[in-house]
Amino acid sequence: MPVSAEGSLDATLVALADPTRRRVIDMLRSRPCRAGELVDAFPISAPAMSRHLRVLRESGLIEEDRIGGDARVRLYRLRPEPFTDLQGWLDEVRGFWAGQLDAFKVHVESKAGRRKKAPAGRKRRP
Amino acid sequence: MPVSAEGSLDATLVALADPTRRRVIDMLRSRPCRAGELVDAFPISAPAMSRHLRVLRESGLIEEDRIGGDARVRLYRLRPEPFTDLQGWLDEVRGFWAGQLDAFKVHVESKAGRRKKAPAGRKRRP
DNA sequence: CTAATATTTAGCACATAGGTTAAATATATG
DNA sequence: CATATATTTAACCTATGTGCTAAATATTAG
Repeated sequence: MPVSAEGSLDATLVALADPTRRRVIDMLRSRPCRAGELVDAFPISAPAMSRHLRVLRESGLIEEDRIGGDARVRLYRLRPEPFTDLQGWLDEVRGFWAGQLDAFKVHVESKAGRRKKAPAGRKRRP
Repeated sequence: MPVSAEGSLDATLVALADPTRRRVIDMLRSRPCRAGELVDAFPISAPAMSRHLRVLRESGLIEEDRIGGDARVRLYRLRPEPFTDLQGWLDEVRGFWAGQLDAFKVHVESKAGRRKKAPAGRKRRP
């Protein structure tokens, strides 16, 4: 069973989970790049980069353009949709803490004044 | 301008790249859960779940609480920080299209007189 | 103390991700 | 046409992630 359904949140996150692929995305942020440019910018072989680009393409994070004078070159650019979808998921998950806020306030208030020691606490209020 | 600062973001995305772990996160969105509850909710063994929880814990996405009457149970809950960090990275990347917008508008305007149908809008990908 | 419960660790199997080199494909150029 | 260039596909290797079962650890209950 293929674990990466196309265009899905899963495919997006799998693609983004690789640091090389994230760096590729960072490069494409400034301008579309040819495959060769990307190969030169990383310490990996052309086939390795080609496969990273394929993963990114199949996840919808980038698209390949062949327009241009030289038909040998592939120009890669970012596509917004998967980022938007991920944003949506993140918003949903983070909405959790909006709901938590009330409960948290009640919790804090109920414990107000009882704090003696703070063992590596990561809560607010320093 | 390095955007893909390694470390925490990497661990976060690796953790989120697994569908089981994302479903765990979805479950923890409603309330903190014991490890056993999570095991019961998934078609995997307790050790398998334990390792997913470890990955999530080490990435900072969840934390383990042992408070409660029974010291055998571990209660897991979400932590906001990694989500916030991911949000930050996403915002940075998505800022790309804000910049693209101007260029796009210029592009559209430059072609404005040449269009016969399809008034302003809808690019490729039908 | 012994048994039961909750969870993790250990050890093993297997699929797959990511790297490499060699070959294939497609196109430009002399 | 022959050769160089740009990129991908093929074949292979190794490391690691995920799943399982069995055992270990910790704690509660009888």
